[in-house]
Amino acid sequence: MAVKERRERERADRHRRIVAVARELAEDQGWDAVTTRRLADRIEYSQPVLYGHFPGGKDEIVGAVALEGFAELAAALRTAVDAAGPDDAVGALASAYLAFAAEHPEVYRAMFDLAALPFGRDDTPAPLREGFTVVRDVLAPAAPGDPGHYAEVGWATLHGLATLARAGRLPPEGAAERLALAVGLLGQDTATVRDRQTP
Amino acid sequence: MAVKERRERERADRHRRIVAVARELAEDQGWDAVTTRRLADRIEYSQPVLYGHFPGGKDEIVGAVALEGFAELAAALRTAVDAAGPDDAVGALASAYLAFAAEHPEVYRAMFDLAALPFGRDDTPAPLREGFTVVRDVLAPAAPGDPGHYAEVGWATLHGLATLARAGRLPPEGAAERLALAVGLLGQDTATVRDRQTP
DNA sequence: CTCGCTTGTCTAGCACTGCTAGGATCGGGG
DNA sequence: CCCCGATCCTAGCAGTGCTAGACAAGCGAG
Repeated sequence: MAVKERRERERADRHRRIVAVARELAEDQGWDAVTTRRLADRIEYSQPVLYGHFPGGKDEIVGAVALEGFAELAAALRTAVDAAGPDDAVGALASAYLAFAAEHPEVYRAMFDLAALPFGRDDTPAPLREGFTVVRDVLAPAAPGDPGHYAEVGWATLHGLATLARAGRLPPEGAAERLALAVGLLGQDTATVRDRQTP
Repeated sequence: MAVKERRERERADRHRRIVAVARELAEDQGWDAVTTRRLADRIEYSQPVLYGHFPGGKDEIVGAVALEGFAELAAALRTAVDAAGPDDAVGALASAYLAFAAEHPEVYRAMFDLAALPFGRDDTPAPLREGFTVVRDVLAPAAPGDPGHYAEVGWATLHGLATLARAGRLPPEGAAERLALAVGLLGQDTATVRDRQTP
């Protein structure tokens, strides 16, 4: 019965559409504008349909957007790092991270402020691990101690810069210098090593 | 007319009471539990009274709690730094910062996630500047570039660690090591300078 | 001392939120 | 062809922030 398959396909489409509409609405009107009624309106179904797809309700929907965001962030970091030489990998990583946060502020907000994603657990989805992995791999050569912990600190620095900037608590004109300073700090050991080798 | 003064005094008392109750409610039930109705209930007045004190409504009330938080944070940082020797000032600062965030998670949330405080403007309240000043003064000796920008990066690192930890995205058992790594990074120039002098 | 008026406060209600129980409707299988 | 199950919608609940208008209390003037 191909009917069942079609139904399944239509259902999956609608599922994606809900997430896409939620994201779109959030990106150009803020998350406050993302209400179940408006969402239902835009997908041209009634509210209860949303709960058929996301039993967890609105929270689960922003969670889905957040998950999407993590996948994109990880991909962005990966390509930025790959495109850069080994010398400025840290710089490429940091600048790609801050660029993502600046360009998708609402998605970033979903990822870190709104969604309660299952982090640090056995069933943690792959996209959630992937971004951290990139950070760890890039920072590992510079790590004075455990690379995992060092990556956490590095991530925290970038996350802090991103959120404080978005909240308007860091003057925009200093962004470049802050980036340079952060890169200098995080990639320092590499520099030290290089300095020791060159003379 | 002592009557007017009494009125004024009672009004000021009630003002403080609103902020105190909001904070108390937030600290032990989370900000979602802080509703104008519940707030009115606890201060034993009706809802409109709240708007007499805070025309901006709920947002202004969480702003008041946030402001209080900034004052306390600045004080905590100051005393921690003063109590420490010049060698571990950075360590004292960082550990006091993270301790404050961990001990008052909801207030911290008000300060950085909920309230829209007037930062970086001419009329920025003193408590909002003070904390940053402490951070800048402590980190200045280690700053490779502009102390202001360096302090922003330092603040961002601490803020990132605090928020990621609160969101459960950093394993609690690594807190000490992360703190050590962060202090090592931020205070590094001091160490370098000292190392150069001692041998 | 009494009257009017300002000041303060409350009741009741609006428009909105997330979420759900119940009934209607549509389409495939027997 | 008819029935039955899946699918979807209408309508409603309890709660939110906020406010207009009624009401009472207390002050100053006459």
